[in-house]
Amino acid sequence: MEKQTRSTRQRKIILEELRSVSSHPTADELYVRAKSRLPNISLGTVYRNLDLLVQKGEVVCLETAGLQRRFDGDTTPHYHVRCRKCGKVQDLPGEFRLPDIPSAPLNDFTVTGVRVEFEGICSSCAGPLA
Amino acid sequence: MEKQTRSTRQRKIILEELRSVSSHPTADELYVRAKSRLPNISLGTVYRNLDLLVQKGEVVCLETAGLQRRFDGDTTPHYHVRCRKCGKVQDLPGEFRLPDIPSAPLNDFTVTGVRVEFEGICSSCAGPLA
DNA sequence: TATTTACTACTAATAATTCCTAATAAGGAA
DNA sequence: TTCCTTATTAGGAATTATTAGTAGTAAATA
Repeated sequence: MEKQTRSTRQRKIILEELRSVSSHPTADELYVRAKSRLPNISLGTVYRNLDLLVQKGEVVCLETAGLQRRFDGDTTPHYHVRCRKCGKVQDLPGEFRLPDIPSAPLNDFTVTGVRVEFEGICSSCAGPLA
Repeated sequence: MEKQTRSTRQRKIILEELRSVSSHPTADELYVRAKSRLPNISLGTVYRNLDLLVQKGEVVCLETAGLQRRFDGDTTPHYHVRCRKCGKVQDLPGEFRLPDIPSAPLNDFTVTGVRVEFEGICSSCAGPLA
């Protein structure tokens, strides 16, 4: 059966702090914020709870998969799919629409481009007949 | 004036190796490949040259800016812009089209989603009047 | 060929994240 | 309430990916 999830003070505070800002903070930034309310909280706890909250769908992680950079020698325009499990990246054939790029500055930003990355499951990670 | 770029054996081999595969390798994978042809090449050289090749537009780096994860407590669908210089992330207001998600499996992959991230320059990095 | 300095190999340092372990504390049962 | 089970924690050490520092090497131009 599923491992139960307990409601802890740390987890509650991390979520509250994340929801109270619109700055899309890093784990470290959240650690500092949480620490101001719970001085003994540790960075590992912040990481673990963020992972857990992402899994439960209560929080979104902005980064595309791997923390490891990948390079492509093919500079012609095309898209990529990244396997959610193993991180493998493959080119995607065919034509897809790019999102519109806003021409006027929005909020604080002048937008200059878009990055699009598809995500999926590769056949080896999908497993046989699954 | 601009610093000139010399043509080195290392750089040539790194580029050749990258162009000879379609696996979107990491710096480390390229290091191993290059090392098989140039046993004394160092990992730092691979990193430096990849950066340089990306700058010159001969190579593409798949990863979005920061290697640091950012989190968002707002799980309703919306887009983000990331500043190319400082890495700051902001929500983007308004409606934008999402790229189509291919419904049939492509190559090796079953595609399940897309990640879209706009990139731009924030006002503080753009500088006054620039 | 000589000279300049971009570039290299090597090593040490940093940054972001994960792992490890004994101690703590949710939350259900008695 | 008190006890028990075990998910979760704090704290620190370990990993992983990347960047910096440095003395020596080698492109490219004169």
